[in-house]
Amino acid sequence: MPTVDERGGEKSLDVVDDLDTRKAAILNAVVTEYIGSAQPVGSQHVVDAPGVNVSSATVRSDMAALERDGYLAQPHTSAGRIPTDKGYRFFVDHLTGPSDLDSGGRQQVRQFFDAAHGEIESMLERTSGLLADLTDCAAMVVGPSHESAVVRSVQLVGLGQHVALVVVVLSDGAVQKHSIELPDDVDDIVLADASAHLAAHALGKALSHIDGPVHPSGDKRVDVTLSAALAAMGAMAAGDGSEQLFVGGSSRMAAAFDAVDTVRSVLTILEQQLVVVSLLRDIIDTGLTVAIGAEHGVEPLASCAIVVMPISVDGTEAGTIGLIGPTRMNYPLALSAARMVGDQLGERLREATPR
Amino acid sequence: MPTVDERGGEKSLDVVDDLDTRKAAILNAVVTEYIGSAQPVGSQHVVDAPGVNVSSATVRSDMAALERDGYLAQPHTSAGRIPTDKGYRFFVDHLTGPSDLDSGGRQQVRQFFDAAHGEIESMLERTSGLLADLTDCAAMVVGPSHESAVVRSVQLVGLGQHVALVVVVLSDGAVQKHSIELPDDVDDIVLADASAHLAAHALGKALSHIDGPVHPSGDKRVDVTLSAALAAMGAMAAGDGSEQLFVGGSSRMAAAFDAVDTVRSVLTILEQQLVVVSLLRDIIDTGLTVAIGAEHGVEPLASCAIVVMPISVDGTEAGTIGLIGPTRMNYPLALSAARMVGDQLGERLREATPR
DNA sequence: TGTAAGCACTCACTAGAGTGGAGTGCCAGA
DNA sequence: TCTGGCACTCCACTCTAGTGAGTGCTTACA
Repeated sequence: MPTVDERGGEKSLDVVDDLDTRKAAILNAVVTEYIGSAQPVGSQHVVDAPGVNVSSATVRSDMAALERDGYLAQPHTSAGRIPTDKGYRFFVDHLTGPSDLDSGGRQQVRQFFDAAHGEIESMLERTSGLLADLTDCAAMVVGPSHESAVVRSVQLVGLGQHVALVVVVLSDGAVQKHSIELPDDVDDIVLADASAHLAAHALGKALSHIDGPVHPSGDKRVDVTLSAALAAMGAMAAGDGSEQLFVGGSSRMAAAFDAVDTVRSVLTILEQQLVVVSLLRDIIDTGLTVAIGAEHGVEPLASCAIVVMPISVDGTEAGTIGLIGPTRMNYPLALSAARMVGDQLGERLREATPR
Repeated sequence: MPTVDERGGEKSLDVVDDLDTRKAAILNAVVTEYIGSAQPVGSQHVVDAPGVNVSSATVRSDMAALERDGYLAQPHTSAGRIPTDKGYRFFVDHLTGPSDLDSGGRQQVRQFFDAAHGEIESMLERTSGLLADLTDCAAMVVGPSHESAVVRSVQLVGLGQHVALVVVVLSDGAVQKHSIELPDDVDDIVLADASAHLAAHALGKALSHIDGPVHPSGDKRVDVTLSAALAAMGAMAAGDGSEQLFVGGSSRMAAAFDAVDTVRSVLTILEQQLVVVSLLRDIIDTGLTVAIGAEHGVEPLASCAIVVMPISVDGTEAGTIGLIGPTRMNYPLALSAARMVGDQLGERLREATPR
């Protein structure tokens, strides 16, 4: 029923691949209807769909053919048809042209980004909520990686007798910190001295390229402090080199699947930052925008579809948007929402990123 | 069945309030059994429980009395009994003495904190996962508030032509940042100058106490920068003054309730940081350790119980642990896990906090 | 007075039979 | 190649016992 689908469908009915025009139209109708109702779709429900100007008997025979070819499946004899993963794949690849969000959604996105303020992290966090609202999926937002950022400032801040904090500001505005332990005899003057040496050594370099030994300063206490600080920066490069992940709307998974087990395993996955980030990475690397069912290879998510959308800033990738939902999710909506939010977010990041 | 419960039960059977010893024993048995099975408990299942040395007929008459008094309820005639919120309340207040985690759990906690490393934030995050593992509940960990921390370092770091970052290090090791816009004519020298003025003005003060005007520096560009930075620090005090929240194991809510709606609304609540933090705050302020059912006043959580445990460092409150699950959660386990993890976490925070 | 034993009763749960309807596949004819 | 008709399938629903776990009540006893 959403106009988006029909437009997408009609528009691209002439773009067929393996299927003749009418079969494609029937598949389109079945997928669209099933996405809305979650009920098997019978031949009668399809006859009125655009592009299908034949009787239900003819639709039936086409459906039987579509089932033979693996696009549709039947839960049992005398039930309607349900799209298979292959069916969704064809739908996504050939039947949903690039479409825009409906005007309500567009306005919501615009309002959001007009009102957006504050630091990047909190904006990304709230963006995940926005995406979840728009699509009724769980949304993932991966922040920009700091790989290409260089150190703009390093500072050692004494916190107590034996503890100091290494505070690094990167050129992209990210701040990283790491505490280090200090021997007894290190005072503020030594810290300042070490800070200066550290700055001279690290400024302008990427975190991961700060390796080499520093010139001995002549003061052993400074050298000890320096090496601790360098180790801390190594830890930053290794540990927090991984991107930040923000997950929003995971509550929507509760109603998305009928099996409680599925809900649980999806939520469990969403709790694992590393898994999610590398999952999105993998999907992008295989060149996909949508991973349906088993395509992403993560077994517990076999009944899920995942939409990914890289965020690009001036042509370079600066994060990722992900949406996860049941395979019968509203692909046109999800794709258009991800695209629009991704564009806006990229815009915002470009503005916020110095250079 | 868990030994914890029985110990707790037996131990405190003599501590009765409103109920005679046997009724308390029966209530204890019903709650314990129901927590394990989630099935209504019949009189026959209770006769073998410790402290109940009477026939099922007698148990029945006691159960009827317990129902009259509001401790038990019957889903329907000819079904067993289920504890009411009041029943759980009595169980928690009188029937579960302070108990320890079982040895497996103790070891898990010890191993966790032995291996714990890294910055406080990531430790709190992982602690929420540990708690969820131990208790099979969703776990919330609220980090220390920065209210009493004072500014240990302020620095202005230029990021681009018109953008600078105000980086504040607090005495408790927290780092806060906020970006500010700068007029055209501000260069690194002006920034350094403003940095120095800012430091002189703010060092040693709490973020929320940095209000007054700064002495004019004589350079208008410095003054403009300064006032922008001060505004940013005001924003930090206001915005991030709220504590950090880490939620772990929310996937466990999926299987905790039979109604999908309940699952969804609980997850929705858990996504709202502000709500969760103030909920835990409220419960602590009313002097409770466990809030059962409607006691916390949040309607969507009416079928939940919440365990809270303040984390104290040297006598002052430095965060909160929270556990949320169905009202039929394993209270002795949850309480002992929260207590032990809270103690260990307090210990760790004390070590990590300078002074 | 408190406890135990017996007994009738209640009611969710299950299985099986019957029914309606949505859906199919197939076939003959246009 | 498409259509209308027809027989068939099988889920979903309803209805009907039958079962069993559980109750409350009443009576008997220490």
